[in-house]
Amino acid sequence: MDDQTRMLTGLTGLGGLSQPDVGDPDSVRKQQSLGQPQQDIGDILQQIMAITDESLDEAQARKHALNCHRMKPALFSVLCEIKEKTVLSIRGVQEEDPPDPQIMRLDNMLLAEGVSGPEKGGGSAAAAAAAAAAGGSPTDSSIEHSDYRAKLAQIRQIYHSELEKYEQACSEFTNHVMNLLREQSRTRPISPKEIERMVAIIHRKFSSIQMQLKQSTCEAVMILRSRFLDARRKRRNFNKQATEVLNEYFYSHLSNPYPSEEAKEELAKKCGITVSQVSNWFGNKRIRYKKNIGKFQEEANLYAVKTAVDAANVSAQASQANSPATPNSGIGTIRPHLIVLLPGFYW
DNA sequence: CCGTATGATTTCCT
DNA sequence: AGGAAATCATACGG
Repeated sequence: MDDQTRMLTGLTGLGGLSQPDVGDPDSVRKQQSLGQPQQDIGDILQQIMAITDESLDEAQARKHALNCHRMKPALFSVLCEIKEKTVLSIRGVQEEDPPDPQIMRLDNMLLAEGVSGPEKGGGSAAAAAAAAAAGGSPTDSSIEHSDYRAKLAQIRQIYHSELEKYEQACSEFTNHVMNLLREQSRTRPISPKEIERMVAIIHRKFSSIQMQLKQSTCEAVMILRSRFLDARRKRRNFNKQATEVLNEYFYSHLSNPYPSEEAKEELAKKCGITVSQVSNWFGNKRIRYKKNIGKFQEEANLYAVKTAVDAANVSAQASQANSPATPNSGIGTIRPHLIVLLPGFYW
């Protein structure tokens, strides 16, 4: 501030201005450079300095007088210029920083996860990508899948409403400060550039809030995602009916338990599971059966009976279309010696 | 709580 | 790419 006061006091010795067009800052500068006396400015400054020593009423009156003074705009423009050259220019250098890399990172992630960006499409695409990354087929539409999407939509909604609130608050505050500064610029020298800078400062402060919002949204998505992936990894036993269908196929194709793609699809549909789950099941079953045939003997016999009974029922129904027999009613009638013992495996 | 069953994943092979 | 084998991680029953 020392420089500024020195510059200001330096002005006092320049003498008064007689030209009427003092509203133009350029003319002021011209006159200064020409070394013309500017007594008026000196007077005004004296008066300003003296204001603090005066009573409130006097000060108010003088302030008003100063406000109306024909020299005021010129003086303010000079003061603003000085301010620009001193304090503000020092700060101004590091102000023009590029967009925060962390915010950019968060933005990219939110976009990739489908939280920000276009509406529905992004979300489902991200979910599909997550599913694909987890090894599932993208065509699988499981319950977890829709669950994930629903949760993501929820996060999305919260994020957008919060962001909207934030933007509203930010612009409200900015407007408020801008109005305040504009108001104040009548009584103290404030350049438009300074207001601009203040707005930038406010925005920077608000962007840290925005970052917090984005960060916590990202965290929420990550948690949801890990839970989603965990859910896929978490094992849920297939229901009885599904294992029954799979076992039936396995033991009735024991000589070649390798269902074709079509057969897998059919089984998947019947069991309410995915094709890859069918593949997993057959992979597991084959290896475990082969490892310990003895352990599966009982099960094998059971399903051999089952298929035999079913076959019998089918043929019975075919020959007697109006037979009242239920599919399982024949089990008790099967004689033990009819149980087909297992064929060996050749695979 | 422990042992076994079982669905999923990983690694290697063809 | 699809399968075998090993392994992981959880479910489930006693």
